[in-house]
Amino acid sequence: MVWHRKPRANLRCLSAPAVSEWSTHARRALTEAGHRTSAPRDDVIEAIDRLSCSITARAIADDLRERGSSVGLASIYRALELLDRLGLVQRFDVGDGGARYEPAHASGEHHHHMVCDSCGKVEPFEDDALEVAITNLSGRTDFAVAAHDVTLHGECRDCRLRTT
Amino acid sequence: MVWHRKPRANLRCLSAPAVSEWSTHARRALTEAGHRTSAPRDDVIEAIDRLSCSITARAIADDLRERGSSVGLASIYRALELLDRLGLVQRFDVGDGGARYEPAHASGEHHHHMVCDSCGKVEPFEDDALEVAITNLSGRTDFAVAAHDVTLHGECRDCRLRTT
DNA sequence: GTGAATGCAAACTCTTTGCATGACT
DNA sequence: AGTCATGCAAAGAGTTTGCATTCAC
Repeated sequence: MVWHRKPRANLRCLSAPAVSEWSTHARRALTEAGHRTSAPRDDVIEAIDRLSCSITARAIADDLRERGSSVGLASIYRALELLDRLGLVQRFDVGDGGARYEPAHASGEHHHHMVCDSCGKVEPFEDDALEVAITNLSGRTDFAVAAHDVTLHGECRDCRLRTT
Repeated sequence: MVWHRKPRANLRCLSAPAVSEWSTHARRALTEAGHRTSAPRDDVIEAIDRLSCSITARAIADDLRERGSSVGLASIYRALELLDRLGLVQRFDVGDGGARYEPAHASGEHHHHMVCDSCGKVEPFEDDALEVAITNLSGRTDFAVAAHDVTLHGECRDCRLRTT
């Protein structure tokens, strides 16, 4: 079947693997918020830490299944919802009809994404000027801005060369 | 039912009604691209022009039904896909599980959105510094950037006052 | 022991598609 | 006349929920 929504790339996001203290941080935050510990949820947390960028619910399920720990999809979604509610993951969309997540690092460090509309590849990028512009403008509005995301759409280098 | 995805606001986006030459422009572009004229598709185009900001497929259907011209959902989606393919609308997501569209004005003028995560309200904003930052960074990458969108998440003024 | 978390399956929303019918050019 | 576009209904993908069971505290 063909989505008119963009194709889904099952590529790992290429960002440098961050400090990776995230999973520890996340588990502690859950406990402090009064949630119980459980193997399935811990597994989800570690999968998120491992995959690290632009993660789909299905990617987590696949990752866990490969490793012999298969957690039900429903539990994955419930874990993601909880983590999102506690600000431990950031949810965003790249326009392919599915939600994407990534660990929200306590440092505040984060990146944004470029999506190739031909092949579906998602690549991270960072830009200080962009962050500054967003911070400034956030200060000037009625909204209490808690998060932001920026998506660039276009054609990646490979697709451009292939097409031309 | 309750989405953990954000609630959907059926609010009109509050942007100033643009030049509104858009529908004319869009129809001409369709013809020039070799597409036939049809009442249903023209109706969709006028609905988009009328609603003008952060439009869902369902909003178009509702708008048309109220006006006595009910176009099948499938045709609405097909029209939106075509318009998107021709660059006549811009598609984006605010994280509630459905795609949003708005007319892409030939002038290149556009705005971005702030989403209230409490009530689902979507408000447009513009910021030149942000556009400049994005233009600069687009020039520095491998990607041929064709479009971009920025979403700010947070709490709107009304919700903030209500909660406090 | 009590309540939270899980897993399965069913339900739901949004979107896409197959196919027969109707409408432009 | 020959396609292109429509509409309906059915199929698909992603996500959420009900409920019985299991597990952590």
